[in-house]
Amino acid sequence: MEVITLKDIAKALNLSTSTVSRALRDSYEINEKTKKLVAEYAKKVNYRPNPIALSLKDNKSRAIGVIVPEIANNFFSQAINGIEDEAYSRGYHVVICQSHESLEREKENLRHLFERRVDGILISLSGKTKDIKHILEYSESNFAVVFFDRVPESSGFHKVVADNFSGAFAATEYLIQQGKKRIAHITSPLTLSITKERLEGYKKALEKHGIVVDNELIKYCGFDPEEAKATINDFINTQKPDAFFTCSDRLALHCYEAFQSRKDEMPADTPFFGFTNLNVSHLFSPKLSTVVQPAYEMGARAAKILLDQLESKRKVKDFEKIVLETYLKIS
Amino acid sequence: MEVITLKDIAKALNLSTSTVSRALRDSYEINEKTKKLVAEYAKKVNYRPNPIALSLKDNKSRAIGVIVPEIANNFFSQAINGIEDEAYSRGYHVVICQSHESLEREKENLRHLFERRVDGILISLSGKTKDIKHILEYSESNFAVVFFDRVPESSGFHKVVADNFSGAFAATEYLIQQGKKRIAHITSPLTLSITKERLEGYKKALEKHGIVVDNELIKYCGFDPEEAKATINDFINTQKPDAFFTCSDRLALHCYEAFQSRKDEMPADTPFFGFTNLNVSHLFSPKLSTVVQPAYEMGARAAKILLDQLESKRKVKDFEKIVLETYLKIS
DNA sequence: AAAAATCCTGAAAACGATTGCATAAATTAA
DNA sequence: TTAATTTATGCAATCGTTTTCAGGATTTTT
Repeated sequence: MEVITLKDIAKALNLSTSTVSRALRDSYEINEKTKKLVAEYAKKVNYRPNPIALSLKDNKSRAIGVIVPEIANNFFSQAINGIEDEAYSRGYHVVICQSHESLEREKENLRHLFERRVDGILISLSGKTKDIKHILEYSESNFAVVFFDRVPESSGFHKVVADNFSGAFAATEYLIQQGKKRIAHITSPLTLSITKERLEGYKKALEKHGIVVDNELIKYCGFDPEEAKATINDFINTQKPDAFFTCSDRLALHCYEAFQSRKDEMPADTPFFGFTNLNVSHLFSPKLSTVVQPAYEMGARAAKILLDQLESKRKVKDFEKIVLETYLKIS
Repeated sequence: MEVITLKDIAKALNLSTSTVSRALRDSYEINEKTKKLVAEYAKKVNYRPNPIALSLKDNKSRAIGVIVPEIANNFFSQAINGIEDEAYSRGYHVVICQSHESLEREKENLRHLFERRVDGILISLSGKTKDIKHILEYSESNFAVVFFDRVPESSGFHKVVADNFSGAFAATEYLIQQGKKRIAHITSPLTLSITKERLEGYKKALEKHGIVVDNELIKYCGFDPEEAKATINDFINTQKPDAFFTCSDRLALHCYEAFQSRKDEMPADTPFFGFTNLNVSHLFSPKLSTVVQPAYEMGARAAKILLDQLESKRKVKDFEKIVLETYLKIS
């Protein structure tokens, strides 16, 4: 694959590079005959502008960056598909980075993307990210950032999230309608916004149906499998809930696994609900029902907002927060 | 985040950009005092060389590209983790692209990566890729390419694959040892190298145990869920095998799903084996046992070969084919 | 026929970094 | 004292592209 530059074309046609450049961009200054000549030759030799030279010149790249905790997660890989479809259809490329739930990696990703002059980024925060100072450094100097899924509390950013409250509410209500009264709620650390919203949904559903919220049935749990296992075991040993509702995509599998390993000690109809996009949950036994987030759409919407912002002339001052509906997948 | 260039440093210290550049690269030509001065100032203002300018100058990027059919697949996301760890530890970045099993997308990915001057690529071919003409175009002009998992027949490339024969052999033998005699083999199209190798493992295991190969028990199947369903149904309706062995990561789930939906019509102890890195297979019921490929290691090894090649002076002439062991995950 | 307007085209600078070459200043040798 | 050598630094070209400015050639207006 030979690389052709403007200079090569100029030399071959006995023109200057400036003329060739202008001809290819269909400048009014160039003679029609010259334009045609250049266009045909460029096509023949399969000329493609060097994107690196353009990036250097324009200080942008027609590429956007994505930072997610991990790609080995259906939710995020579906979101990435949404992002890619939106971006590609508008002529942008997508650079994917994984933070692996590490703040350090997240910072490195950010720096890398910024240095590589991506035009903006989409980010779902790592589990270890407590504040967004490292992001503000960039966003303050006019670097476009859109958050999705795991978003910061701070205002002043575009955000795309799922309706966590309603999702949790619907799942809890479903369990109540199945006749369950002691529904265990296992969720992520309270520092995350998603945790609070989901917890609120859970509580409101109980209240609506006249069930007193029992704080013993609510446990916060980190992303470590052992911790999840201990949490579930503790529930089974002491509180004996009649249903489980795990409110974190990462947690769902760990908890479910511990739950399954002790299924013989529980009534066969003990339902287990997760808040996850795991796409094989219906194949599990006992059943794993889930609250599903519109991951693809979240990615696509977030990308759309970012690209709209990039392509708009004026600086955005009113930030959007898009809230997308979840739905239940009952297995 | 303010962007500092060599020029800024030069201006601030009243030096020329060349002196600053040389001082930062610790050139012997520069006075120690000047070096220290420059180093300290650069550190203070957090100077970082513009990678785009370097790419333009050097025609390389210290980044490698990865093309996989899709990232929403445990095998590939694990492989990518291996690739990233190897690459990052050696100071390279990784650009991930998905072909979505489309030859067109694969070509676009290739062109994009090449234009962006990645120093080389790692690729697992799309399901629609029948030949590698599009790849030869690039590799022939000295663009480093290493294949992994789905590799072409052609020699003249570095390749990293799993020992498909042994994996299939071991799985088949295991089923035989469980007393199964009519083992259905559902596999991908015969055009893929993995198909042939796995089929061979299946046959040899039967032969070793004195079981005649019954061609009625072997079916080739594409990646369409409906096709998988039809294949399984057909087996259950007519051949009534006493075990299933699906030999393609993509196929496993589709086939298993069809199998599960009819489990009541089959003996409860009908085993189902897949050739997949699905990491939740042990949670399924009926059991889904699998042949697992060392995905992380495949990625890491492939990346190592690519980077070694990039960093070696001389052109490689003897191409390696690394074959990694698989293992059985019995559920 | 001279002046003005129009039409094309090219030279050069810019983006940020590296590097071969030139050179001024300081030191040493003759 | 002059020439040769060393030391430390700067100039300018390069990578590929876009774009401002300038100017030559042609045509139109007076």
